[in-house]
Parts: sequence; structure tokens; C-alpha cells
Amino acid sequence: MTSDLSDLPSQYDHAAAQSRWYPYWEEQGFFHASTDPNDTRETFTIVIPPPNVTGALHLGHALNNTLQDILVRMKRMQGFNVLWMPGTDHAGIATQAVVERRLLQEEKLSRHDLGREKLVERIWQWKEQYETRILGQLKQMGFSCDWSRLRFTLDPVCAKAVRETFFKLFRDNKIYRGKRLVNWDTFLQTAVSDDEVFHESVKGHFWHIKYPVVGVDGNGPQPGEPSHVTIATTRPETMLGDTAVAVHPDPAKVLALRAAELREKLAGAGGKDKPALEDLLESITERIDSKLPELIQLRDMALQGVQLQLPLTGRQIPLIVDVWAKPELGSGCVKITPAHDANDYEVWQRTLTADGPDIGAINILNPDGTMSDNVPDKYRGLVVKKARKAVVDDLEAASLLVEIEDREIDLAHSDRSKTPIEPYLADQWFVKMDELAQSAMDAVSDGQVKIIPDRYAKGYQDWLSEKRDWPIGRQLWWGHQIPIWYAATATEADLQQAFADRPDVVWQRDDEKNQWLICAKQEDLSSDAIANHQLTRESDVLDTWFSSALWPYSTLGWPEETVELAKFYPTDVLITSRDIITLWVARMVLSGLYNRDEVPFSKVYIHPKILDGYGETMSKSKGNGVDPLDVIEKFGTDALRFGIAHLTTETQDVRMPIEFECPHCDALIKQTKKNRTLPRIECNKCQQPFSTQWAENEQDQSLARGAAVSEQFELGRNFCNKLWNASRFALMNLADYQPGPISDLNLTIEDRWLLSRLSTVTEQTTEALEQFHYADAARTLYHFAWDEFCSFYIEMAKARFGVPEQRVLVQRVLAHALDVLLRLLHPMIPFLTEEVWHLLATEAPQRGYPDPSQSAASVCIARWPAADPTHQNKAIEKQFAQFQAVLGAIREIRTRQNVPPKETIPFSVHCEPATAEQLEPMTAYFAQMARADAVEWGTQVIAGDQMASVTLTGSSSPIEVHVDISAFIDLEVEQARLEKQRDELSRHIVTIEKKLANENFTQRAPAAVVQQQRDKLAEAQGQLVSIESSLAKLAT
RNA sequence: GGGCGAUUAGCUCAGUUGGCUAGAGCAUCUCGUUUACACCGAGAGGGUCGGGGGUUCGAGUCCCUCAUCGCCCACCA
Repeated sequence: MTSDLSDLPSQYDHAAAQSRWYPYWEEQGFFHASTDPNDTRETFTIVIPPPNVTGALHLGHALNNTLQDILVRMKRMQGFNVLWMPGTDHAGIATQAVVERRLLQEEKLSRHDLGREKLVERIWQWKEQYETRILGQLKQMGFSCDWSRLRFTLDPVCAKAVRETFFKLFRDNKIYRGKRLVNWDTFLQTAVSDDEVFHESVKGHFWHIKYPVVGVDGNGPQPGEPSHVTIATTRPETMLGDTAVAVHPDPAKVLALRAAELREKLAGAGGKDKPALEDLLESITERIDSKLPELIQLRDMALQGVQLQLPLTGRQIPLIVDVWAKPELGSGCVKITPAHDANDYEVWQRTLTADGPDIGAINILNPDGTMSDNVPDKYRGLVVKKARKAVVDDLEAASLLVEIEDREIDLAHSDRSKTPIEPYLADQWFVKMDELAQSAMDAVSDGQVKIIPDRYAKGYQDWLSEKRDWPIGRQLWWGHQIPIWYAATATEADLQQAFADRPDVVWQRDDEKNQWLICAKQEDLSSDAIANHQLTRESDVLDTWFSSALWPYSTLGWPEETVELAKFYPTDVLITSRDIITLWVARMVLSGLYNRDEVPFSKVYIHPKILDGYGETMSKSKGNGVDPLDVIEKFGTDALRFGIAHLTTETQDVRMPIEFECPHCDALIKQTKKNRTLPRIECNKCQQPFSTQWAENEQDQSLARGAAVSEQFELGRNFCNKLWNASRFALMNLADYQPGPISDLNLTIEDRWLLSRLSTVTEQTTEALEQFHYADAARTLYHFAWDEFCSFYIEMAKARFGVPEQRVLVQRVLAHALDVLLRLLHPMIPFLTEEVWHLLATEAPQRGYPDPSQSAASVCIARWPAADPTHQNKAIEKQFAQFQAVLGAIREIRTRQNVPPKETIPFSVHCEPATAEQLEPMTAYFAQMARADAVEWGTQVIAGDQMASVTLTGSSSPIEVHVDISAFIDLEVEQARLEKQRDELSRHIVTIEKKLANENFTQRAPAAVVQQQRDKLAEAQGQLVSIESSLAKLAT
């Protein structure tokens, strides 16, 4: 079967291939995992780390998913029944925050103006918009997910799993409600977890304030006692919530200990740290002399029950002892604000069990960040900033302000709203982590879950070992609403009566609030579920990670025992980024064990991160993110994917310098820290402005957009194009292809060489991919395809096509090799390989396989190549390497001597007869590939004084290549070249001789290594002799 | 402060259990449009493997230390 292939373009048209084949794959259902009970294939399952619907995907997602797709496509070809489960994550806080921010910006409305229902509606709209965009991006990147099973963490299937899990935990007493200090985001009015907080250094002050001493019974300080204690704070307004001032119970001991520590450190310290340590030590010793008596006095006062006057409030607070106070700092006294500082909260907790008073906690904030009713009237309703100023002014007026220092303060900010965090005491839902965390730790330590690379297991274990209870409530509207109803008025008998026959309802007494907590598995419990008693639903939603933790099986329909669950769970591999090992991976493991008694996956591969040219992680807010679609448009999906695979090494993150591409003149402008957040940039070549992702006003938006791309993807594009043209060449020469197996034919050296290499490469590629060594696989294939298949086999085939008795042979081997190469490359570059696959199917239906069924309808379901060990032939590879070396020598001489490209030059090779015998069959190729005519092979040395010579290494006996360049020779050039070579060689010889002269080496090193050095020496010496004789000849 | 990682050619990176005249791609230079490919071909130049010590017959590779950078965790009245 023939067709006209002359109209194939000489450049690979990635856009055309992409639009042709993705719809084809989807229509054919190649990505659909089968639940047919008669399908006995082994399964292979991966769940996608669901991208947040917050915004569009960037290169980090491209990397994550490309690695999954490569694995998944290989497994599919290996005959597995593959399920790659796709979906998206509702990303509670993040998504609600973007929508709220936009609402405020565009309509000047808060979420309270809109109301819960309307806001959620808006967020759904946002979700639909971005989910569509995200799915489009994933498809553009060629990912072979089973789209028919698409899930969303908030959809009914996932919601059912969430309620089931919550119900189980609640029933098992693993969920409780408690007061905790939380990171309060006053803008979003929700608690955010520690992970959602970032610290930023801001300029602030350090206020030193005096609290008057009231004495034990309001009698004022005793004689000799100070009239005031001094405390210092960076947040003076919190003094309104102070419930104590603490001093250390044993200041002498602490100071002595600290001094001893410093001395020890000083003894071992390097020169650079010394001065600082010395200063520190000095200040401590001085403090022991001057301040210790005072600290001891304060301690004694505290033990006697001395009270202090809390300024501006009319309240009295106790002076207490607690280890939190640091004698070495400031006045040694610290104010205690349990409701607004995590450490102070701990102090309070300790007072509950200690002898002293229960100091209590006073919440001075409203959820919106204004001062609450617990502060004096004049401060009520003020926002923190204004309250701070008022408090400072009033303290100043009362002469209680001792000093104001300027200071850099590390201020906690909410990652979502970018506003400062206020520590805040609130009711929270928690999951008890002790047993759950332990189970997840065990799963990794006993090898049920293998983390790759294994260094990441440490962080996982460390984090879990703290067994900190998991705060799961969020005061948000976007998410899974906690399935808890409160009943304040009902009795236990009422509950019994209402729910006795309901296994899906459980309840607990909440003594503190004098109410019942009712947990129901079903979607809704009507407000009149208990006759004559009102039920109110908990308004909090669950932390997003609560639903993400269930992802590996909630997506398969759990808690229903679906066929999917039976067939595809547990999953095989999880591929993700290191920053969510704890937040997500650990929680999936423990939830899987808890709900299903089984780990959710056996391997976790942690991949590198993509950094920009400055080594910073890519993020939208920094402005250094890159849209994969920009890369695809410029370079093509295959180039993007191959580039990613090529860069994914074991140890390193991927650093990727970014350029803007000028839409007017295609000039590339380096992305800098400065220009990466500009809405418009002026091209430094054509001077015309273009817009960026930051363009907001109409003027900027009307400009043409400059894509952000990276030159790193040129490698992939060039490679694809090379492969395209190699394929095109093959196709154009297969017109009269005659089907049949390769084994029937008399293979030549180059055929056997290629098949040998092909077998090795197949083995190496498979092995590398199985072990997640993506870069190794990509590099192996790149080198084989470009430097061996194209540069040698195809080059040599050109002549062979013209030889009638070789034509059939070359066609079969070429088609076969191309076929195998396409299969091996398909997981990385799916579109190009599919395009060529179909062309090849027309031209060469059988491709050398004995069984024609090998030619599947698509390369994505074709069988993964198996390395044929009978093809591996070291002797042939060595023989071929010799040929390549001689060819290289001739080419080098040609270039060095500036021999005009069209001139043919005579050459001779002086070597052992056995070597000559191996080289001689290649004579025609020297002519074809180097325009060189062989005049002599073997032991005879060719006389002549206008010879350029190269002596080759890497062979057991020297091979001298002499090229007669009498017509062109430049003696000086040749002499310089030989001298340089001679000098290098002499140095090398000296190194080896030294080594061999060392008895320690010859005696202690393994015999094989010593022999290897001897061989090297002999070889080098042989070369030196021949170089010197060439030089001598030149000199005459 | 604790942990993890990195530092190899101008740039981005390889370098398996220590045996190396230290490699690749891009960039640079020279030559070349021979009918697969200029997103190409042939060749060249370019590195005391961050510094210093140590172990070893032998160190880019192992150990210690210092420096710089990055990430994570904790803390900062």
C-alpha cells in the first residue's frame, strides 16, 4: 500500500497533531478503565492530586501530571487495566478568598452583604469557570485520564464519603470540640491552620509598660518592694486582655545554666560567631550581678500572691511564677494574655493544675477584628490598629509608658487574605491524632508505603510523631458543612425516642454548653427531627484536607462497595510534590487505614519542584508562574512533556529561567524580579509595549500579550522535529515495503549493531521509568534516537536503499526500529508518536514482527516493547564503535585542515589484521560519510610526508588513521595539532606511570583495576609513538 | 534554633557500589545548504568539580568543617 507522502511538512506540526489525536483517543475510549468482570488484566491505578479550582494550572502542575501520564501510558501499553482518576479540589479557604476578594474589589461587597447562599452560588460559578479551564489545560497537555469518572471534592459522591468518615470518627470518640487558640483571619473571619500562615518582617515597635504593684491585699507594695513591674510588648492593645504577669520560679538557676551553655558554645565556636557569643555571655553575667536579686524578689512576691493593677482597665491581675518567663530577657517579667497568644495560653493551662490562681482568659476581639465588649467602653469597636494607638496614648498620659523601641517584627499573615493574623480563642472541632498518626507512621516504617526518594520519609515521620490533634473546622461557607446538629432543649429520652431506630445518627452530651451534639450521616436532619425541640446545624465547614484525605477511595464510590472500589483500590502510586507530604499524603494514609484497613497506595513518588531562574518557587502571586499553554503554543505539547521528563532528576529541583516573548518581534526579554509583576513591558528590541498577566486596566489589556516561556523547552522541540524528519525519511523510503520477519534476512554489521542497541535501550528505558528515573529514560532515548538511529543508521541506509539486494532488509529493520522507538517514546511524546504511528501503519503494516497483530489501531494501546536479548551483541557494538572512531578521526582532520567539503581525500589505516578485517567492510561508508577513500587497511604503513594522522584510543591495539592531504596540507596546523595531542598524551602517561609505580596501588587495588591501568598505559604509549613518528615525518 | 537539599563549562543539568585524560543540551567560534531535518550537518574552544582539612593505593563521588543559596519545621513577651 502506498500513498503520497511528499506533502508532509518538513517541520513537525504539533498543533495539527494535537487537535487530531486527542479527540480520537477520547472517542476510542482508550483511557477508559474497564470494570468488566471478564476483564482479567491486572489493574494499575493512580489518582490525580486534584488541582485547586482557585485558578489556572502552571508549570508545576504540568510537571506533576506529565510524570503521571508517562507512567500511566507505559502501564497501559504493558497490558494493565489502567485507571487514572481525574478530578479537582474545592480548596475551601483559597477559593472562597479569591471570590471574596474579587467581590470586594468589583462590587465593594463583603460576604455578609451577600449571605451564605448567594456567596456559595458565586463560588460555584467560579468553580465551573476554572474547572473548565483546568480540564482544558489537562487535555491540551495530552493527559490520559479516565474523564468519564471525573470527580470534584464537593460533589455528592465525595460528600457521602466525608459524612461517613466524620460519622465514624464521631462515633469512635475521635472527634471532639474544644477551645483552642487559633490563627484568626479577621478578613475572612475564619481560623486558618498554621500551614496557611506566612510570616513577614514589618517595622514595628517594642513598648515597655509599667504595671503598678497593688500588693497582697490591696495594701500597696511592702517596703523595699518595687512600686511597678515593667513588661514589654509588640502588641500593646493586648494588655486589655492580660490576666497575669509572670516571672520565672528559679531565675538564678536559669541564668547560671544559660551562662554555662554559652561558655560551652563559645569554646567550640568558629571565629566569626565568637564576638556575638561573647557579648551575650557578658550580658548574662552582668545580669547575674545586677538584676538577679530583683528577679528573686519578684519571684517571692509572686509566691506571696501579690496583685498588680492592670492599667486602663480597673482590673487587678496576679503576679505569678511560670517557666515561660525568661530571666535573661528584658525586665524578666512577661505579660500573660491567654486568649491571644499561644504561649500565654499554655501558661494559663498550667495555672489550672498548679497551686496558684486560675488566671482565666479574656477574649478582647470580635470575629471581625474589632475590640469586644470585654474591654473598657472607650476601646470597644475599635479595630486593632486604632485600639493600639488609643492604648498607647492613654498609657503615655498616665505616665506608664517607659520606653518605645523600634523593632523589626515577624508578623503572621494569612496566606489567603494577606491580612495580619490575630491569635484568637475559639471553639474548634478536632480529630484526635494519637492512634491515627501512629498507624500512618507504622505504614511507612514497616514498608507498606514506600516514599521515593526515601529521604522524604523523615519529614513525614517527624511531623506525625508530634501527634498534634487536627483542627478540622473552618468558619467558611465553601466546603463540606460539618454534619453536626445542636439540640439545647431536648433530653436524652427525647433523642432516644427520635433516633432509636436510626443507625445513622449518634449523639453526645456537650456539658460545657449544656446541649446535645447530634451527628447524622445523611445529608440533612430536618429542624423538627425531634418533636417540639429546635435543632440548629453547625455552621462550620470542614478543612479541605479532610475531604482530600479520602480522595483515593471517595473517588471510587466509597462507602458504597462499588465495582470500581473492588477492582481499583488500593491504588498503586501517588505522585506529588514534597510540600504536601504531611498535609495530604500522611492524612490519606491514616484515613485509608482507618476507613478501609488498607494503605491507599504502596508507593509515593515525590518529584522535584520547578523554580524560576532565581531559584524561587513559581507562584501566581510572585508573578513568575508560567502557563503551560504558552509553552505549548510556542513549542508544542510533546516538547513541553519531553522537556519536563528530561529535567526530572532525582536530586535536584528544576531551575527554569523565564523569558517574555515579545508578541511584535518575537524577541525574548529576560524575566527579572523587577519586571515580573509589571502589567506592561516594553520590548527592548522593537520598543513596543506588550501586556502581561498583571494587565488590569483597559489600556494595558488592549495590548498584545507577551507569553512567558522558557528556552529550556527548545531541547524537546528540536528533538521532536528531528524525530519527525527521521520518520518522514523512513516513510518516504518504505513505498515498496515487503512484510516479513527480520530474522529471515542476512543482517549486516549496521543492522545487527542497531538491533543490539535497540534491545539495550528498551531495557534501560523500561527500567528507568519503573524506578521514576524520568531524566535517565529521556536522555537514553534522546541519545539513541539522535546520535545512533539518525546520525548513523539512517545515514547509512541512504546508500543501502539503492542496492537492490539490501533494500528489503533495510526497510524491514528501519521500520522495525522506528516502530520500537515510537512505542518507547509514546509516553513522553504521545502526539508525535501517534501521528507517525498511523503513517507507518499504512506504509509498513508488519514492521518486522512475526505477528501482524502487533500493529494496533493506536500506539497508545500498542504493546510495550520487550528487549530481545538475542539481539544484544557486545562484539558488534565494539566493531561499530571502531568504525565510528575512525570516521571521526577523518572528519576531524578534514576540518582541521580546512579540506574543501567537496574534495575526496585518500586515507589509510594502520592496525592489527583482525581490526582491519572488521573495518574493511565499512569502506563504502567512509566515502559516503566523510568523503574519504580507503587505500590501505592493515599492517602496512603508508609512506608519505604529507599525511595528517590520528591515533585512536579506546581499542586494545592502536589504530592509526593517516589521511593523505598533500593537496591541502597546512604543515603548521598539522604540527600544532599533533604537538597538542602529544603533550596531552605525555601528561596522561606520566599520571598512569606514577600510579603504577606506587606499590601500594599495585598491591592493594583489585587486580582488574591494576590491569586496566597497565592496558591504558600500553595503549597510550603506543599512541605516543605513532604521534611522534608522524611529527618526525612532518619535520623532514 | 532544628531538619533536608544544593553548590561540577557562560547558562541549565548528568556523573550509578570511590578506579576519569570529568560528560550532555543551550550559548560561543570555524566550516557547510550532499534530495529527512538550518528546530540541520561536520568540527573546535571552554572546568584546579564552592573553600579548607581528613580517610584511602586512589576522592567530583565517603567523613569533618567553613561559606553561599534554597526549602521545611519551630520560636520570636
